[in-house]
Amino acid sequence: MTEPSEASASPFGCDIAKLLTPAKQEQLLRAGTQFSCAADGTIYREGDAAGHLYLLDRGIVRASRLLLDGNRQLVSFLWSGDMFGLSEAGRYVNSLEAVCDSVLHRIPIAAMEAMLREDAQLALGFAIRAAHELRTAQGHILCLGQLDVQRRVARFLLDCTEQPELFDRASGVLILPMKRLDMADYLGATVEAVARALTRLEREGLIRRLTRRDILLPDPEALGCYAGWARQPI
Amino acid sequence: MTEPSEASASPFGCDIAKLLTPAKQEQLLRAGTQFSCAADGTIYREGDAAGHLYLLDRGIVRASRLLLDGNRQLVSFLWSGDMFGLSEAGRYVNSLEAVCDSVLHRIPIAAMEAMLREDAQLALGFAIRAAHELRTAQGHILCLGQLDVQRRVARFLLDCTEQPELFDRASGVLILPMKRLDMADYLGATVEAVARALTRLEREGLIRRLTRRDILLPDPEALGCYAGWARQPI
DNA sequence: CGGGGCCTTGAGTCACTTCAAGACGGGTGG
DNA sequence: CCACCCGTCTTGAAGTGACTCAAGGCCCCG
Repeated sequence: MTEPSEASASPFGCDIAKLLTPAKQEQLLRAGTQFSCAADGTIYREGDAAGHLYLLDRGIVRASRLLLDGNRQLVSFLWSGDMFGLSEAGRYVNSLEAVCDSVLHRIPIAAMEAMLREDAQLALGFAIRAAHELRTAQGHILCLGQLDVQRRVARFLLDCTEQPELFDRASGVLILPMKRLDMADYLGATVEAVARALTRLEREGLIRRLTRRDILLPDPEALGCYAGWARQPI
Repeated sequence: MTEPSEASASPFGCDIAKLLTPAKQEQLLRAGTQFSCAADGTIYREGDAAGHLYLLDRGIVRASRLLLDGNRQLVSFLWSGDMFGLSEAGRYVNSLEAVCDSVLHRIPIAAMEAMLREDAQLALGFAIRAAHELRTAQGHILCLGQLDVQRRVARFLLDCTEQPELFDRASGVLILPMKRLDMADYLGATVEAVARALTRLEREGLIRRLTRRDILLPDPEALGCYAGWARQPI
């Protein structure tokens, strides 16, 4: 995590997610209203008329698309500081639900537009944020397209370690805030396959389940190596 | 394809890919230099120092990432008018190669930055483009996570029909410009699985292979219904 | 014509899914 | 405080779709 101040100097090349300056964040927050959402509460549904952009102040949110037969794909998890409200032709493209009790800000799209149109800095921040989301989505594509379920789970655990509120680097303990079904739908697998993957990872000594939600990663390095993932290519 | 003029009024909600105004496009082109790339030629590699942004004037380009074991995932195809050059910490995150002979523009990132910093309209256009890419990537995620190979191939054919230079709506003939291996790596499958999927789609009357690359879609509607985001036929 | 990619097909194997049952664990009410 | 209960998670067994390996066919190009 580097300083946002000059990170934004490099469009489509920032290291970080949260890069609007504090002043811009302040400006956004003033333009909107705060509200909270209980676990499993719906923020909006795929197909609803899009009226707001959202900032997640605290909590975790899942973005999903439903299939005709009721199958669901989670396209992303959103963490504190993330922004969402992606729409097309005036309708939201994903359904958004809280994974746990969460606090959010909602900004009317019209107000947002006005600010973006006259503020290059803000608009650039948006572009960089979107580019960051895009990189994440591409990582997800790589995961779904090339890895077996056991490796997908390994990668997912590592992704979760990026969230400071979930992972204690000192102890190596990761708290999984979501149900197995959410993990499964995110990873394009079944809950059974996820459970079996965790069992095998544990048998191979790469993780240890303290409780169902608390997982010890004795050696994240080894786990990353197992997942066959080079964050920085050679 | 609607007019770009007011489509950009709706950030994160545009219908279209190509939305910088002609004036902006002109400005970008003047800032860069044109070059061409032969089929299967490399434009840049994952991990290279990122120095330029690219505009694809004519042709088709594939963006891919490699795993440690040498497996490849195509994260997207880029068509005429698309922009690319996604980087992180000063390094490109994907490898870009031409699928067929292509003509491109290359703009130094420094020049691009300068323009973005002082031009809200341009920066907003960037944000919207990135949001469009993001929606596409999420569709890809849905495809990889939930559909069997036969349906993935069906969806892919339909995606290709969006490109006017590939699909003749009147005759229903689609020209596939890429090899089976590219399709397979894009769809997270093997060439064999793709070949079998095409064979089954043909047996079911949803497509007809005129040659290996030219495919007749007698009823795109029916194909869409088949691929419609459902794992099991309804 | 002949060679070499590229594509398709076949047979066997394996990973994941499906279906079914049991184990855990947090929350509630007695 | 305990017992129960229900949602969640894990495990087992059987079925299946996709992968691997191997061979053959197509077609462009020399």
